[in-house]
Amino acid sequence: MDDVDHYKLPDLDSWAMDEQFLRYYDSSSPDGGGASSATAKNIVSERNRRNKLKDRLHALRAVVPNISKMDRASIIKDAIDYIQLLHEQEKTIQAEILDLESMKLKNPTHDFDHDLPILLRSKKNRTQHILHSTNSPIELIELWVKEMEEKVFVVSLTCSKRTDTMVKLCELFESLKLKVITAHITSFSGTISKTVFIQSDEEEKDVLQKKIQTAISALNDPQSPMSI
Amino acid sequence: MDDVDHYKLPDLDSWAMDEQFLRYYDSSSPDGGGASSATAKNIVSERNRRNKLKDRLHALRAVVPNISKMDRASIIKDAIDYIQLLHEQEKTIQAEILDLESMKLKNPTHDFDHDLPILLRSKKNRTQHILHSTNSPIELIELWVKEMEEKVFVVSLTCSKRTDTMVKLCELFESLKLKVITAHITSFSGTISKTVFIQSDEEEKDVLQKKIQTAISALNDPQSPMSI
DNA sequence: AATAACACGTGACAC
DNA sequence: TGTGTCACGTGTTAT
Repeated sequence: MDDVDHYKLPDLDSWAMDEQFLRYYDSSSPDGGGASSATAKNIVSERNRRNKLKDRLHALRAVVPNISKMDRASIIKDAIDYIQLLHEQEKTIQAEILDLESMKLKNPTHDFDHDLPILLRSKKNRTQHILHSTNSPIELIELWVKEMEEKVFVVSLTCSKRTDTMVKLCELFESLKLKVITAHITSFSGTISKTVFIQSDEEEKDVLQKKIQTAISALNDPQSPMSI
Repeated sequence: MDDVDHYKLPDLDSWAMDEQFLRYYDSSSPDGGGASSATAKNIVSERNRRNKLKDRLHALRAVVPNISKMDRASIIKDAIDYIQLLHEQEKTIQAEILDLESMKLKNPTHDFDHDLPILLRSKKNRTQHILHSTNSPIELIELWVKEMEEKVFVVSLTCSKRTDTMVKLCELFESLKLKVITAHITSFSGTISKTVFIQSDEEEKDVLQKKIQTAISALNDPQSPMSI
């Protein structure tokens, strides 16, 4: 829990001593220097984490207009206000669109919307829609991921073709927040092969592959509600 | 790690305790014991600052939907992505409004007194419209169908990219019961282009095109009953 | 065991 | 002279 508001008695006698002890004398590792590298790893890792967060904050400031103060808290606050403003804008604008659209419906341009396909409406409730897997398990035959350049990967996978397989694959990539640059899908004799160029921040090849893999298996499993 | 359940409301820190624990032996006392209260102030001040930032961050998370990881950096990243998504949405929505507007102007059968201003209008909308239309209206830019041989067609369409556009396109073809042989999808700067070879019994080129066309517009239309 | 994410106290620098 | 903000290294905790 990070909400350690009251932090009962952290034995203050210990920390003052320990700090003095492990301050200097620790290079006595016989082989490889394990103890020092433990903390050394930590400090460089922490430094990376801080830098990442700093970059993110600065990127956040870039997409929010009218930032007044460069202060961390203010940046976040401005972002919050901006998002809420966009939300309101979206609401009114969409109301207007609906208004116009309904007027358009009165026109005799629509002749036959009654023979439209059946399963178009179904799901898609607003805030979070779930990949409901119902049935048709997708059998993953092959999957590999290659990093072409920084943040750009090519993913190739072939799997068994079931009903809605293509839809599910698309949902998969969408749910993983991978930005698809270009994709090629081929279906032949019961199998589907998909090759896709994606753009993904901060991911690493193996992590990405693992993510896709688990996402597919989770897709078959009627248990995991992967929110998009 | 952190839990969503704890829901702390705005600033105004309610804690000013823990000073009692801060009376320790300051080893770095340049001048007697007077400097300790200076650093003690700093400590509690810094603690407050950290908490403010934490609250802001978690307030940011509250206004961004579909946050995957609770990680600080991820929260900011999701916020950035979301803002950019809203930006794109705004663009395409405005384009759509302009489209509808022009379409409306072409129709002389209507009196056009109450729909002149585009953006700043619509203060008159009822406050409570339940139509939380998540929709992502897909704006069809181009569509053509060519019959390659008997029962084999190639369909090419480009449209505006919104959330879930790829998924919806796949659903579209699936719902029309078109057997996809091979498909290629490319996304660039807010538009999606899809070229697909399909196999379809008993259809004819123009009929097929019309079907796809109406299916897309039906896909945008909030006419479909969501209750089922 | 190793790693990742935090909160903490502290020194430094700016008004 | 503080007051506020930041980065740093460290210990702790959860995965």
